[in-house]
Amino acid sequence: MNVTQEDYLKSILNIEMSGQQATVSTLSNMLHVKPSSVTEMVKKLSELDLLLYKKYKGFKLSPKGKTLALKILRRHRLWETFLYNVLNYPWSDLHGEAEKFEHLISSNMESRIDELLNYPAFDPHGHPIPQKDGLLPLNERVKFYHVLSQVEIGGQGTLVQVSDDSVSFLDYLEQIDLSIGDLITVKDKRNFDNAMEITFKHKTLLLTRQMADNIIIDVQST
Amino acid sequence: MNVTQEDYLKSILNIEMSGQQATVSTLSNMLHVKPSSVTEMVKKLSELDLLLYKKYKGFKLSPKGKTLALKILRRHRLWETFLYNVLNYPWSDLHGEAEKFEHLISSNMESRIDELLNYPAFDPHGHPIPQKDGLLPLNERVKFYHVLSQVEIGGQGTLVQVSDDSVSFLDYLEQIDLSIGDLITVKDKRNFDNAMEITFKHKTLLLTRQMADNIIIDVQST
DNA sequence: AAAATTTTTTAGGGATACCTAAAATATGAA
DNA sequence: TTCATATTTTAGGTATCCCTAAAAAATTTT
Repeated sequence: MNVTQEDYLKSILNIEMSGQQATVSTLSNMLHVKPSSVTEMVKKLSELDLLLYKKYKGFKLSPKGKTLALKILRRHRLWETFLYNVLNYPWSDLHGEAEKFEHLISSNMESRIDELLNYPAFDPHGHPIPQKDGLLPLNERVKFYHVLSQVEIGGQGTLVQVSDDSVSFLDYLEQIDLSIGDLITVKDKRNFDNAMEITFKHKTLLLTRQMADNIIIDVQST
Repeated sequence: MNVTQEDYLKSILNIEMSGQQATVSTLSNMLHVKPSSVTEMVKKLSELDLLLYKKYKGFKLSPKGKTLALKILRRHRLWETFLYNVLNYPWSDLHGEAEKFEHLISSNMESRIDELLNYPAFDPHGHPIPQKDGLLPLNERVKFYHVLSQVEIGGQGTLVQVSDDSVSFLDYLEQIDLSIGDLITVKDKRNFDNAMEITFKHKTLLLTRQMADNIIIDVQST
């Protein structure tokens, strides 16, 4: 296993967790690599028994591959939590630093960090951290979770999750002091550009559709 | 700069700090690499202005190379200190883990760790940690430091430093509970194999010459 | 100065990851 | 079902890095 291969596994897990079927073209777009390069790597990973692959018929993570991908995701999210809680990193820097380190963390180190952080279930963005057995902790309130862009005018809830990979987005949120746990109210929606107006902490804010798509709130949690 | 190149710089710094002149053959032995590979890399590093090099005449770190090598050494020792103080790693695992991470630590992370550890001057093995300006902190008692193998019968002092790269050696010291700060007394020396007998914490121990060469004590510190 | 040693050059290799272009295959619309 | 389109695979090539073995050159020792 090297860094590139681990990145492929992570991306495939990512696609599968969103309920989609991973294809050569989705990976090609996601990793900014030509389709033929993807095919080549998919073959290699299936030879390593990390993917189940039938020519022309598609591929998916094997049990072994899924276990490994979840382990990498676990290390990524544990490391983000460590950077945030212990080293006081800002939100926007977490993802990039974790991308580098997730590949280097040994099982031993993983356990020690887990212990230091007191076995966290969620990372600083509100994403669940896969546990040692590979299971994702489920918040019992998950049934009240809504993507902010889908919430109607007047709806409100507490911020529980933000997507972690756009640096400028996270920078912006941190700058305006919007954090996990804040109460958000949808004040207005505009057909133009699908923008929406929200309030939180007595502040009013206009969010683009893109932003609202990457924010999850827990409704009726007041 | 990649990992291999950084390892070359570190080794050269290592040799120079011990007062020797780095040569192709010393590096070749140290890195378990053929002399021609060393020459190739030395040429590359000198093109990067990290080494001053004249064919057949030898080479040494340039100011720029020395700064970089000290930065890597700083990160290595800071990371060891972090693993020991924060993650409770045993002595013997520190070096190996630090070898991996020293290449990934950014300036930002370096500062944060430095702060977390409260700006340490020495690592868990007692080695000085190069400071941000590249200077090595000097213990004012350094004039009382002696390599244990050179100490005469009856001499005693506190343990201040152990070499950090033999896993089994460190494992052994930890197992018998010999730690930095312990008072050591030389009880006997044997011509045979240059072994020496010491006592500490009411225990008696026979050390090989190799071991005693890698232990530094501060004499008359009682 | 000849011999021994060390360093450098030459020539070529393996691994990895990526690319392009062309061929093969699958899919979906008419 | 056939044809056009889109996707996937094959084939062969590039670049980077670091490696080795053997020959050549320089330096040091005797």
